[in-house]
Amino acid sequence: MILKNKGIDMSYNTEQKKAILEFLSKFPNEQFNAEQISDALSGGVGKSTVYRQLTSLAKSGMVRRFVSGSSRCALYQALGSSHCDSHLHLKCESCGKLIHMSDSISERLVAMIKNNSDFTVDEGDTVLLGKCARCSKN
Amino acid sequence: MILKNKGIDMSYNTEQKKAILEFLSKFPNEQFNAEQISDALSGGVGKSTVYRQLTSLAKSGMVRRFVSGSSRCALYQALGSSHCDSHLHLKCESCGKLIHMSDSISERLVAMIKNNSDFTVDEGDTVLLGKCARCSKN
DNA sequence: CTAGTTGCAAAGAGTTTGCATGGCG
DNA sequence: CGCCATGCAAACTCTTTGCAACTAG
Repeated sequence: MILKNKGIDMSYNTEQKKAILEFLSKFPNEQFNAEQISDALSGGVGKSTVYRQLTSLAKSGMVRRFVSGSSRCALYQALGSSHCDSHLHLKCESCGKLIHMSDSISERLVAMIKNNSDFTVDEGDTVLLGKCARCSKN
Repeated sequence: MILKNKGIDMSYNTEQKKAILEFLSKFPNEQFNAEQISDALSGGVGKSTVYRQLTSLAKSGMVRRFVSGSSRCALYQALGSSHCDSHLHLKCESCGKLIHMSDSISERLVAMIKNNSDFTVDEGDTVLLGKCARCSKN
């Protein structure tokens, strides 16, 4: 996959690419590994294609790649068209749900860390782990 | 490796285990993969042993395991004897340095997130990514 | 002694790559 | 049409496991 211009997706719009993106978008709060995606697609999209598309989609920011701690495999989740670089994310370790924090609170947290530790948090990369409200009750 | 009591390390104190821990402790701000550790130890400790010890050391909290984004391999870093469950960590994506936040500021950040998003951050697992003061200047 | 530990080699899981074929623009 | 994408299988990388020999307590 080659991007001829910085940040602009110049790739072909193949059936497989559309199928992968459509599938992930149907479950915006869940994540899947490459095999699950490959199997879920009717007709079945080859695993190598899934891996290649996922890599390029992650690069262009349409999909987020998680390298979960225990499992050895990467998980992918659709990010929609939102500007996820401007806020932090919370991920529930129980149910896997990804929560988008509001821009304003993220900003305050990042500023606080900057002041106290002289460290610039990357809002696009960072994912805070813990338990969501629902899972905390159980 | 079996821990007979919760959190108490009942394992043998073998030469290999001591060597691995000693090596990692010599570089408290750097991380290494299993192969690097195996090679670095004089005489050479078998890779399976390194993996097994690293797993158990991570479980008992003496070492932290990082699953870096790009590389496929896990990285390990000594944590000293500190109580790293009570504060968040910052990791510089440029130089790899791991910074321990103070307990008090961590507490405030966690409380803020709890209030705003009803999400309970796990301080032991979460690592915020970004750039340290030194790397920001470059 | 006896159970945990080691090291080798082989097995495994997940991901990447080479190459001929197929499809988008 | 030309170039990129696809799919298969083979190659790769990192990690785990089986097993016999070894060692800490």
